[in-house]
Amino acid sequence: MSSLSRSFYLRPAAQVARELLGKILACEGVSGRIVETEAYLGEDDGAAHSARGITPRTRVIFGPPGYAYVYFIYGMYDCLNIVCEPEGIAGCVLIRALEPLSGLDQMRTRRGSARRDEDLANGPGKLTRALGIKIAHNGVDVTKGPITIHASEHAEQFEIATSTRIGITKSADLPLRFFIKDNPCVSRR
DNA sequence: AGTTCGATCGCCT
DNA sequence: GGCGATCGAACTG
Repeated sequence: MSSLSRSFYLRPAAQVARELLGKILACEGVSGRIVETEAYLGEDDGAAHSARGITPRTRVIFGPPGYAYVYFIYGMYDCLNIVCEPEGIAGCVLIRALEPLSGLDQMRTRRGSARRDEDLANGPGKLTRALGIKIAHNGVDVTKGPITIHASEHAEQFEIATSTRIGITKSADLPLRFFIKDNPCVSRR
């Protein structure tokens, strides 16, 4: 069970976003299958945090691929992205939803009140909370750890659906959201 | 230094 | 479907 190599991420964000579907995301023994992603581009994408250049917050997005970009949003939630493209070029993939695989007890504890398995990580703020991912993980190398991504042990067949991205106002018409069709852990239809 | 607003979520009606 | 929570980053002046 080896992590995806850095070259996997050294490609356009939209392509990486599609191919991350079905992969396994893990952190400290808690893991889930990626069922929903969004690509954020470097240019011509007003919705991307990197759209207005390098700042203290966005510097990781302009760095080498295969690193985590974690940001704090709405005063409450952390969101996880994986940096793509070569160093110097912005681009990343937001992980939006997971199908819980292991450590469900810990996920449920972290998420609070008892709830259905499908609701433990079916959103970008929920999955970071379920896995214990916080702003302190900003900049970590996901080809190493503690956050890792690897291929599923079994070949899986699934259909990929595409839509516009959720919760943005700029560049809202770009079809850069990808999800596994009919999966119950996707955040929205 | 003050203001605005956001790649969200859960609770309310 | 609507809204409040909660706070830092980025922008304005």
